[in-house]
Amino acid sequence: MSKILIVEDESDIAELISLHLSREGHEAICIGNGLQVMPAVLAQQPEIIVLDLMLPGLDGLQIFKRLRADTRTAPIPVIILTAKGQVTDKIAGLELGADDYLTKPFSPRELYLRISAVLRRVKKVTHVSEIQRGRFMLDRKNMKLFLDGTALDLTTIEFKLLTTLMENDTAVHSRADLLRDVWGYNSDVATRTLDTHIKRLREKLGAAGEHIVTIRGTGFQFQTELPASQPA
Amino acid sequence: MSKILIVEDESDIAELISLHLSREGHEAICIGNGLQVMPAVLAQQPEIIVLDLMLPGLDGLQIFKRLRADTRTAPIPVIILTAKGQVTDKIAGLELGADDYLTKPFSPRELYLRISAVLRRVKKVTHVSEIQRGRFMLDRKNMKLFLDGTALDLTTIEFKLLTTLMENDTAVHSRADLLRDVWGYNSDVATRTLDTHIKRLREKLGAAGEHIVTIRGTGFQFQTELPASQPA
DNA sequence: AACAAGCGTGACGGATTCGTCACGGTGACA
DNA sequence: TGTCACCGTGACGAATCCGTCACGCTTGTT
Repeated sequence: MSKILIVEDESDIAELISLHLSREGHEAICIGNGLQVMPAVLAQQPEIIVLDLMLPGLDGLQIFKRLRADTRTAPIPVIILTAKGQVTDKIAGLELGADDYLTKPFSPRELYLRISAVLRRVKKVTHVSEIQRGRFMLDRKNMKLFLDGTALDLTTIEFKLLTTLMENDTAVHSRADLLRDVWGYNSDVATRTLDTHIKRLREKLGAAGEHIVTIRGTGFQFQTELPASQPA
Repeated sequence: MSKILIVEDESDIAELISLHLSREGHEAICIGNGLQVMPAVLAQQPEIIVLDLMLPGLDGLQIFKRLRADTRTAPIPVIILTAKGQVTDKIAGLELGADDYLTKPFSPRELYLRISAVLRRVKKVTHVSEIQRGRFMLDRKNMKLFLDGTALDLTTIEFKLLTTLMENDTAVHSRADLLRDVWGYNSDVATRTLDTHIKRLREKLGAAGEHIVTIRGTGFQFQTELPASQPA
């Protein structure tokens, strides 16, 4: 369904990934030479890039910076691959804005899931500055929430959390997904922190807090329409 | 250039406004009856609504709430008119998300300026989640700024301030405009506060802080390209 | 009914953020 | 050159925000 560019010099890994992705319905393009990345990206216009940092010759980090520096390639989401234990300090300096990253060894399944998550996130969000869901209307531009027409002030995290939940109102968001989407992949906040923010959100929403539903054992979900609850 | 709906029962005022606006190249449509507002809006699809709160019969505030409650009309910016000294408590409860408001008496010129400001703000922003200006790339979605490809964390106010400045890089933003755009029309922060935030922004930007230029006696401006400064 | 795992909640400290003020510097203009 | 309005800056206190923890409740399972 989506065109994915894989930059990876170890051909067996590249093939494994490619195979797995095409089996899931994606179109995978592999290149092993770092120097070909920019031309390939411009020519192929992939929807997402999987970039191994450990490349012979050109440093993967340099490639990444170049991708971000060019207006044409900057918006393309990138998932970064690194060998385990490799250059943690580099990664630390990698606030650069990768959309996710994965340490080797990893299962192709895991990579596929990450790719799906990133694609879902990016596709839904781009070019929509307002989200309307029943009584809720999110105004990204002003970071405000309108509930039944009245404005509510949310903090940065609360807003991001609610936005993430509302973007896919049908979907159930796992705790891990929410932590990654709201706090970023490299953060390490406690799972209880998420609960606290969910609670604060519900508080601010008042009775409408019921639209945020707990899916026990999994995570949370935003429901536009409440099931008619029978009064006690 | 833009279609503007004016809801005002005093016909002389409505005419005055209408005349002035059409002279500036806008198309003004006047209605005096509150009940006609919703149908008129749906039929005419104005780009902006000027709404007098003091209407016979239906309360202007109710109209406003209805406009915001309906998905089709909620995104349309509204400028609210009130008589001086009128119902300050109502206005206080009016966090509702009007885009600006004006107390009578006001000059048509003033209204025109406000309308222009709102239109400029809204038009530029809608449907653009990323702004690229030279070395700067603003990522609204994640509230991040990329300078030469490296991410910088900004606070909410800093981000909004920079966004406002960057949206119109050619324009000079007056202090009043910035205060209104960033803090909202009903806030009353000191003008020195703006300076402080400008300073903090420049600090975070480092040498690139020079892109924020002071226009003495007026305000500030974002310049994508720096004039080649001759070394001392 | 008993248990364990998952979740909600209140409280707390630390960190960040924000607005304001006083003061000093700087440019414009006579 | 002197004056004045305007702007930059550092410091400070207050408010907010955020992450964590301990504890208790709920839910589902045996």
